[in-house]
Amino acid sequence: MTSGSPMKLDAVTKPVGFACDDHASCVVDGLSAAEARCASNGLRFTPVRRKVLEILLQEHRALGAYVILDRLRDEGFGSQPPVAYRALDFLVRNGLAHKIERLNAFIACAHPGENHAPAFMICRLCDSVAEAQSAPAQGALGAAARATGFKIERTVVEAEGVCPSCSDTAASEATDSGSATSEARG
Amino acid sequence: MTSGSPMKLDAVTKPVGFACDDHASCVVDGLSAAEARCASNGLRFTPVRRKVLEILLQEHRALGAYVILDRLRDEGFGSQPPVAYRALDFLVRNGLAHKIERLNAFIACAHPGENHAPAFMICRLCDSVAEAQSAPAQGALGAAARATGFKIERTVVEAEGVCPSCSDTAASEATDSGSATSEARG
DNA sequence: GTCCTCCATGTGATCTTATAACGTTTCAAA
DNA sequence: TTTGAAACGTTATAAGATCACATGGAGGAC
Repeated sequence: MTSGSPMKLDAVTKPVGFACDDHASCVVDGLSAAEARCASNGLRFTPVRRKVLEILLQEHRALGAYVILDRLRDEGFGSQPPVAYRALDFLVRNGLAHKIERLNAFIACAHPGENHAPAFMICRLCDSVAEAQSAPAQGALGAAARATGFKIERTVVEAEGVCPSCSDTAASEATDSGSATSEARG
Repeated sequence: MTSGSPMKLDAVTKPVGFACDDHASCVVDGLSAAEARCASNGLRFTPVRRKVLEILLQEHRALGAYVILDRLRDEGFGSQPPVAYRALDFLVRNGLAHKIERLNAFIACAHPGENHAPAFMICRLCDSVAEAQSAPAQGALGAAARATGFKIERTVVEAEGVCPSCSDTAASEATDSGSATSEARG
């Protein structure tokens, strides 16, 4: 994750997660966006909720509720499951975080404030998760829904595969065929 | 589910699940398709596996592993979790069943034999689930994947909403405004 | 046929994920 | 300052999933 790619996509359509340029700003920006959002919507952005969001923002991957709970305990917050689940529920309800169903884990929203149908790309090698926009109602699923009369309220779109970084690693390892020039991967 | 709709869509693209015309045939056809598939692929379609698929085929909704396990016990099979999970794993690996991630539950595949990227429509009122085809790589998700260099290997596409049957019920209840003419829903 | 191996099954234990229930605290509006 | 809703802390337990190890049966090698 020592990227330096000059590529810069439009903020709205940019898939966020793989290769972020300035990770510190992810956390700071994410927290202030959340703060603003809660203030303008009359929501209480309490210490636990803030801390959980901060924990999520610190990684571009999904964290299980019990991992979050451990970190909360380390920070002096309550250490029982409902503490984490309630905060996560708040964040998810208000569009500040998402649940990755495939992993039973949670990730900070990369586009807070925008009304969106998120889609996720999950790397099965390094566990990183990137968020993109989806438009499931416009594709085959939408057609099927219209054909049957099903009313879509919410969609889960998650792709599992290999992220560009791991893909490069795998490719160079295959080339080197055994000699380990590239960095190790957990 | 007292359908009589004459609508008949192409077998391949037809979303299966809501309003099936002949439910007995779902089970029979599903089992024989599975049998044929296993025979031709050298897979062992053992009694437990067959029974689990039969249990799944009996409903157009997703069943939790422990519900399946209960039914297995009733039929004289082993009653420990691995019994159900192993059979489910076999069915999922071989395309005879799918896991609905959103529900942590399982459903029989409606298009066995076809190589497909399934999409599901989940009714939040009656829990019925219909399977349709998706083409996630052709939409916004595919574009995002190509843009970032992510290699999609598998996709989860699940829509949550209201099925046509429940939609009708809700509409007529709203019209009747309190008087209960339509059938009750558990 | 006998042995042997692989795969499937049975079972107990354990781990992970998630929620119910209930009392206490906080906060802001009346 | 009262009061009511929302948030929090904690205990207990439900629900989902896997580990580890012993047993059993089908099919190939000999």
